[in-house]
Amino acid sequence: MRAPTQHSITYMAGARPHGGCLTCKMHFRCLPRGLNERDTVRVEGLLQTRRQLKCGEYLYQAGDRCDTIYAVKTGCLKTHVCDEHGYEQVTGFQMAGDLLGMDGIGLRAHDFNLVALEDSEVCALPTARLDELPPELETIRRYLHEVMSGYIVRDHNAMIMLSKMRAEERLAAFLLDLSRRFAALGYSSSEFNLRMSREDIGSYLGIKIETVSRMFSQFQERKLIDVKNRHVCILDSVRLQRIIGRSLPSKQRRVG
Amino acid sequence: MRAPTQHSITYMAGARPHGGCLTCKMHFRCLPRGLNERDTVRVEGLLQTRRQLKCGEYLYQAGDRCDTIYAVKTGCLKTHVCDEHGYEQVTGFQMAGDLLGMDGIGLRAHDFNLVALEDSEVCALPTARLDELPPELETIRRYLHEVMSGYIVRDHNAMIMLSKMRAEERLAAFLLDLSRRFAALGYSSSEFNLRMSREDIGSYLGIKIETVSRMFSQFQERKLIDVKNRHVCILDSVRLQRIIGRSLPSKQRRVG
DNA sequence: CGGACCCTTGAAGAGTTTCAAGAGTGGTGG
DNA sequence: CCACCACTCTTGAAACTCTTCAAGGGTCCG
Repeated sequence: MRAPTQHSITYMAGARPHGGCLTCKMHFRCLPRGLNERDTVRVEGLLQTRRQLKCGEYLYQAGDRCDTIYAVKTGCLKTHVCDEHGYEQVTGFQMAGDLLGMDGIGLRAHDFNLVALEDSEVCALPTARLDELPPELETIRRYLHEVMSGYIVRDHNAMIMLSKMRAEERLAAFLLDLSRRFAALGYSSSEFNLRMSREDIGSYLGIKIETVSRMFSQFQERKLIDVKNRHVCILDSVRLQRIIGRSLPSKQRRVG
Repeated sequence: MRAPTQHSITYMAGARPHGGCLTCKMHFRCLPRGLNERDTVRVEGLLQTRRQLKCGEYLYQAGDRCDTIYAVKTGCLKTHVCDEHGYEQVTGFQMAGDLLGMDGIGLRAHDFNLVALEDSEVCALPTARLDELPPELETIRRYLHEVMSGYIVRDHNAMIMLSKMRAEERLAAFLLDLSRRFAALGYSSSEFNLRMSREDIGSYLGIKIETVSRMFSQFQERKLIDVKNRHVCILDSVRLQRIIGRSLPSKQRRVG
């Protein structure tokens, strides 16, 4: 199920990438909305290069110096972290248009590992160059703030999932999230290939691989999805959606 | 167990706070390390005012406009979020020196709710004023980046806890974290009052209130802690520490 | 003193993990 | 091209952990 690299262009380190942000189908996700053409070209000038990653290759690992922000151009990656006790967990999956590497801006060293789940291509922006931004490109810096706080929001949703949902709900939420993300990239929302293993899914959802497998089978039996290996068809997104929230107590206790 | 407000000064909105950051015992946590006296005063000039919060009072709620960053001066608060399905969860507890309100910088609206667990006092910095910062105070803006990425790291640790630890480990990790934080503030690391209810703890740890209670009792029986209502003594932090990591499989599967 | 609220405890039950075995898949080399 | 191997995934049964339900005790405050 390892998708072949879509582009096989390679660049020398430091070389200006071919056809820049303006021609990239993902620029509407990497760059702030409403950035004019002239400024887009200027941002592009800050970009160091693209980088090709083979499936399984690390873009960076926890502890590496953090001096670059990345944008996924093609492919799919996962982030995973390890705590001081040796517990390890997948914290997210990144696809085209997602920005990466902001976890260590403060620390100057990365907090987590970033590895390609299939052959991928990323654009690199050295953080040092952010300081070169002229005042009129303040938008860019502000945009990075936005993306970072978006991370926080996304992590909070993940925390709720990990804390409150049952296995069934977790997998349903996961599939629907993927579906939405594929749709946002212009792909089919009802049929797609999983780039990650059951083990990765389990780690991300906080359940064991056997449970992931059982839930897939159960969904298939209930005709909610059709799944064969890593190929998934969403057959009934409405009922899938309805699964989420089922374990809520009827008399909901508010924590506030 | 509701601690009385330590200072009962009140300020009119917009008034310059009494004795500013320089005299505040927490400035070493709110402000970047190594900020000189002159610059500290300049930052102080950006501060709008302090704000008093009664126990149970909200500083802001999800959806509120996000235009201010806060620093906790005294007291304790909790953040809690609600997802689209109605699930709700406490995502963290904030004490003196912690910075708050950065969750919504990108969104211009807050993602979560912030409520005082005891009478508290916070300093407010309108985000609009951040743009007034002269270039030589770039440190400040960078510091906010750091704090934000610190949030991400902290959330990831919380995710590992929610995903991989058993109830016993969660409570142990929680108590040790509190202990460390109190120590960092100059208070006793072995004896402190919990500001939050069992319900809050359970929500934060992703376990039910009954389980929290059982674990407290169990720890007490094993002479790891001494607990009476919300007063906690850590009797054996070494063994408490050793609880964490117990449920790791001996042959550790690496996700990478 | 009474009531509200928070906390504790027990017993039964649900959900997930663990352990174990086996099937399917993809890659390699004869 | 097939056999073989490593790896991933699936499935079942038993064990375990946590939750649910229920009841009662404690504490604080009017």
